[in-house]
This record gives sequence, C-alpha cells and structure tokens, in this order.
Amino acid sequence: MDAESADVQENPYVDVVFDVPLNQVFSYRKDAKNEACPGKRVMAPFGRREALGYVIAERKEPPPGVPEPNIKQIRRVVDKEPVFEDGEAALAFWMAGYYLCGAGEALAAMVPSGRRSTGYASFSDDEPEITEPGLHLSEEQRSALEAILGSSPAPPRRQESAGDDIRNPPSLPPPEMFYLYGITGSGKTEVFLRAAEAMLRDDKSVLYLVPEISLTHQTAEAIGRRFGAVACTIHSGMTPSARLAEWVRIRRGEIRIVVGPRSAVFAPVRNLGLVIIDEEHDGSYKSGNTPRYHARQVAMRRCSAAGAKLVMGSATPSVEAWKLMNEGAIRRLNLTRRLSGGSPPEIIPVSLENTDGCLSSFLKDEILNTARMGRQTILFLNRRGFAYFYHCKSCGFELTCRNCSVSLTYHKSKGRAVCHYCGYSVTPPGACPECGSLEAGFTGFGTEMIEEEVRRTFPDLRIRRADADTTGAKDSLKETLDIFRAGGIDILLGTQMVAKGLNFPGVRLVGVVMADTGLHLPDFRAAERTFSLIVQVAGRAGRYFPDGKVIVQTMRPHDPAIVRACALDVDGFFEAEISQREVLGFPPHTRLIRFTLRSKEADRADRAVRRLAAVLGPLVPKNGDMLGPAECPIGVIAGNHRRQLILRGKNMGALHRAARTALERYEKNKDSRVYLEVDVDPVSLL
DNA sequence: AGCACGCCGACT
DNA sequence: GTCGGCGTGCTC
Repeated sequence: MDAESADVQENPYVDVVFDVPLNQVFSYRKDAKNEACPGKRVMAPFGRREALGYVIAERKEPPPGVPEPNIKQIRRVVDKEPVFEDGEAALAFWMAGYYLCGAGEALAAMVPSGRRSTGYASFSDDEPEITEPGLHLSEEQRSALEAILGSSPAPPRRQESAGDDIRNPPSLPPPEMFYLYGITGSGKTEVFLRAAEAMLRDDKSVLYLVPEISLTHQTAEAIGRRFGAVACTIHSGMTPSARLAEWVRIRRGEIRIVVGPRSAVFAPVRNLGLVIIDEEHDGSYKSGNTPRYHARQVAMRRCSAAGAKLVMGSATPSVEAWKLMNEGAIRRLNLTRRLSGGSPPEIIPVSLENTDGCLSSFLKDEILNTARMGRQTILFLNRRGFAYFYHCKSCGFELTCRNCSVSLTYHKSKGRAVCHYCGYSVTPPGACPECGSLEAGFTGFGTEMIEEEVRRTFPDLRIRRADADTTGAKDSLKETLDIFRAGGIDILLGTQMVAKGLNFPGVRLVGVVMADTGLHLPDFRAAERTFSLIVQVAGRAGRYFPDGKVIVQTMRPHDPAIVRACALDVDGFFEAEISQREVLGFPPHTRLIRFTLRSKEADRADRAVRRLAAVLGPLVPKNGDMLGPAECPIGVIAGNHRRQLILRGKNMGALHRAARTALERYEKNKDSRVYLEVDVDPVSLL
C-alpha cells in the first residue's frame, strides 16, 4: 500500500459537503484507516454532532483561513467504493447555484440514501438481450428517427477535471434537443426505443424518464423485454438499499439504459448519449421539496455537459417547450398520424350551467346508450373535492378548515367534512353556524356525491369508484381495473388514476364530469393544465375506440381553453396562451423565483416577509420586478401561515444574483420559527 | 437543518 | 432558588 500512504502524505485532507442549507464546503483530515476519498460518504464531526457528509475532493493543505489545529478528522467512511464521481459533484454544484440550495442538499437528492455500498459484484440473473424483430416504421417515425440520429455528432465535451472546476460550473451551450410532438398512438414510444437502441449499439448510455406512477411500469416492461440485461428501472417502490445497489451497478457500467421517474435523471450512467423525457408536460418532473429541481432542466444540463442529445415527447407540450420549439432551440418532429389509422373521437362540450346535479341529461343519455350496447363508460374527475363545499344559501357562509384556508370536503362514508390539505375534520353542522338557516349544506362535485348520483340514476348498472380514498390498499386499483377489463363493471368512476382503463377495448364513452375544476385557481398555469387534461384524455381515449365519444362537461362552455381543447386545436391554444402570458408578464416570457415564508404565527410570517422584501427590493434587476409581499393564494396550510414574494425578470442570471445577495443579507435566524423556501422556476403559485 | 449556549419569566 | 421557552450563533 505504498501508493496509498504516499497519497496520505500528498493529500492528507478532504473537502466535504453536508445535507444542510449552507453553501459551504468543510475540510477534514482523512480517517485513521485512510479510506476517505472523493465520491464516498463519510461520518464526520459537524458542529456538536456527527453528520453524514459527501467527500467531493482531496486537498494538500488546510483551506485558507483555517488553522490546522481547527481541522477535525473523519470518523468513519460509509462506502467501500465511491458512490458518485466528479461529474455528479459538478452537477450538484450547478444545482446549488441554479436552485439556490446547498451542494450537499443537491447531492443528497441524487445519491440514494441506502446503507453502505457493498463493493461486491451483484448477481446478474438477467436474460440475454432481446431485440424485437423490426416492425415497420411509418414515414413520419422514420424521418423523426433520422433527424435524431443523423444530426451532427456533438463533440464530446471535456471531462470534468478535479479541482475547483467542480465548484464553479461553467455555463454551457444548450444541447441538441428534439420534440416528438404527436397524439397518443402516433408511435412516439417506438421512435424513443429505436433511438435508444442506436445509442446502445454505439456504446452509449440512455436515460428514459417517465412520469411518476402512471406509465412507469408498462414502459419499463417494454424496455426490459427489448433490452434485457442493460435495462434497469428505478421504481419508487424500491427500498433505499436496493436503490443504492442498482445505483452502484449503473455507475460501474453494468447497466446502460435506465428507466425511471424524475430522480432517474441523476442515474450515473457511463458515457451518456441520450436522455428521453416522455410526457414532457407532466407536473411530476418538478420536485416538490428542497432542491426543487425540474428533471427537464437537469437533463438539459447533463446533456450539454456530456454532449448528449435530449429527446422529449408529448401530445400537449409545456408552454415552455412550445416556445423553445417556435424559436428553433428544440427541433420539432411531428407525428400527426395515428398508426391504427383511426381518427380522434368526437369531443362534445356540454354546458352544466342549468343542470341540476352533476350529470347533464346528454351525458346520462349517452351512458344509457353505451350500456345498452354492452359497452363501458369512464367518468373522470380531475381532483378530489375542490368544488364540493358547505355553503349557506341565505348568508353565503362557507365551512372552511380551521388550519388551512380551504373549503372542507364532505366525505359521506365517514360522515365528516375533511380538509384535503391537513386532514382536519368536523361533523358538518345541520344548520348554518352563522345565521342558523337550514338552507345550508354541501353542494358541488365530489367523487362520492357523483358516485351516489350515478348509482341513483342508473340503479341497474354496475358502478365502481377508484380514487385515493378507495385505493388505500395497494392492489385495489389493479383489482378494479382487472374487473373492469373483464367487463365486470359498466361505469368506472375516478380521478386521473383510472386513465389506464382507457386502454380497454370495451370502453366507448368517456365523460369529464367537470373540466374546469381548477380553471378559476389563481395560478397562471390553470388554463394550460385544464387544456392538457382534456386533450390527454381525449387522445388516449381515441386510440382504442374510434367509434367512441368524449363528453366534456363544463360550467364555462365558452372558455377558450375548453373550446380549443375540445376542438383539439393545440396550435391555437398555445398561440393564444403564449400571447396571454406575454401580456401578463408570466413565464415563459419572464422567469420567476418564488420565496415562501411560513410560520404557525401569522405575525412572524408577516414580519419575515417584510424583512426579506426590504433586502430584496433594492436588488431587483432592471426590467424586473418584485411581486408582493403577499399572502399566498392558499394562505394557510396545516396551521402554517404562508406569505410569498416573487422575483420576476427576463434574465435568470440577473435574478439569481439578486436572490443570492438577498439571501445573504436576509438574516434568517432573526426570524425564528419561520421557514423560508426558495423555488426557482416555480410551476404553481398556490 | 440541528444543536448548545445564555438570557429572562414563573413555578415546585 | 431552578425549569424552560426563545433568540443567537456556529458548524472544517
């Protein structure tokens, strides 16, 4: 071990980052056994405790300004072999800069938190690689594939070298990007798979991102069948140690194509050649907690660092992607034709304005017709609750959560009114608590109420509901869908999770019970989401029942988002939406950084947001502005009073600089019991 | 983030 | 007299 002892002499120290909201690197003397090295996790004395840290570098001397005696020693090394490398560390520092978090927080989000990595080769019981005999590609598919593969081979960018380079990520030109824009059933998946295949043949690796939950399994299975041993799914049901084991195999180059949700964008594949983002518009690509990263953004960064290509796909792109396509930064590849040749189903908007109850007579008739034909119906509700609230017709009183400022939703099975944010519940009062009127009660559309109405209206039909409440047991949804597929259910009722049922041939009718739930929300993406939902449902529906019908019930039959969705006028919608966003000054014409402050005590939250506004205000860049301080649209959640400040501008670089100095100057410890959260490129402003 | 230190009020 | 909530500061 001469080399090692020479190394101790050479580099007796290591630089470590921790999973804390600090933008700082700490140096330590190596552990007694001298196992500490970059890429391993270590336990180190940190303040008055011991904490898990990530070794990002070695060093010859103590860092400037820290005298040797102040330097502590690493206690214990967690991993036998490194679990990340310079490339990942560099990505973590880039994330820290972009998302304004600590580099350690970013690393903690990328590296699985499993126990120690073993260092032993894992069993390989995988089947040999199977490639399905080539189906014929359509003309459109073929030219899309050619475009992706045939474009100029990007020169491999330099390998991130050790040293300070890791900590100061350079800005890089954007990668080559493509968008498979086309309805479901137009064969996007096959193009993705062929492109992946070509990359693997070329000795490169592939990341295949899919939205959380929904499509993960079927895509993963398809890929496993096709690529066998090289494929690997990082499903969310994996234990941390299983995840770490897979992670280590990927890092060793044993696995070269990874399928998984958002976090799979970090998979440490060797020689990355291609990242695929399926259903690019899907909201689950944006992380909901601290490094609030967007997988698309991280993918872009990884691709440009590696000289890899990025291919996205959806029938309803995000407004951001649409704009980049128009500008030419993303090359659009149209898939306009269904492979099965069928045309999209008829989409019929129906007004609910003068309807008593939640089913229009038109929808009722169609359900009956469908049942008489021996076919099946799916009824969609886009969210739990929301419109189902306690309301007094005399005085206008509304029953709201005492912790959160949202309306309570009545759950008949429990006989209680429940808050969907914090779980608080009460027995609903018989008369209005304000004025005593008996003209008070629950109105609106909740899953349960619709179920009841459907049962009342169609006593002879077999009805089943599937949503987060009935699906508590894991396999219950699968079971319901199995019964449905077998024809044992006439009407399937549920939220987006029943979308899978659309693949079943027995389905003829799809009803979106209330398309505009959420349209009134104070969120600049409301129209985009509503539009997307309708088009997705319709698109998926049409794939399997060309003779079928989609009925979209709405309170606002003339709302442009709904009209255009029903006409499947995607271009028209985006054109209107983008100019609307421009008028209002919202993304993608501007960029946003959102600061939310929350506290159990309203006055603390108020004080904090005012102090932050005071430091941020003077730093707002030219041609930018600051929205707030204001109460968040959902002012209270689970007893936390929420305040927000939104920094808006044209140029993210300038916003970053302003935000960073504001965060430095804002002494957050002066507001105890107040929590600050920073969200760069927020998706929702609720 | 955690965690300790040190400062005031209010209790056995 | 001390217990404890709360503001402050620090982490190689």
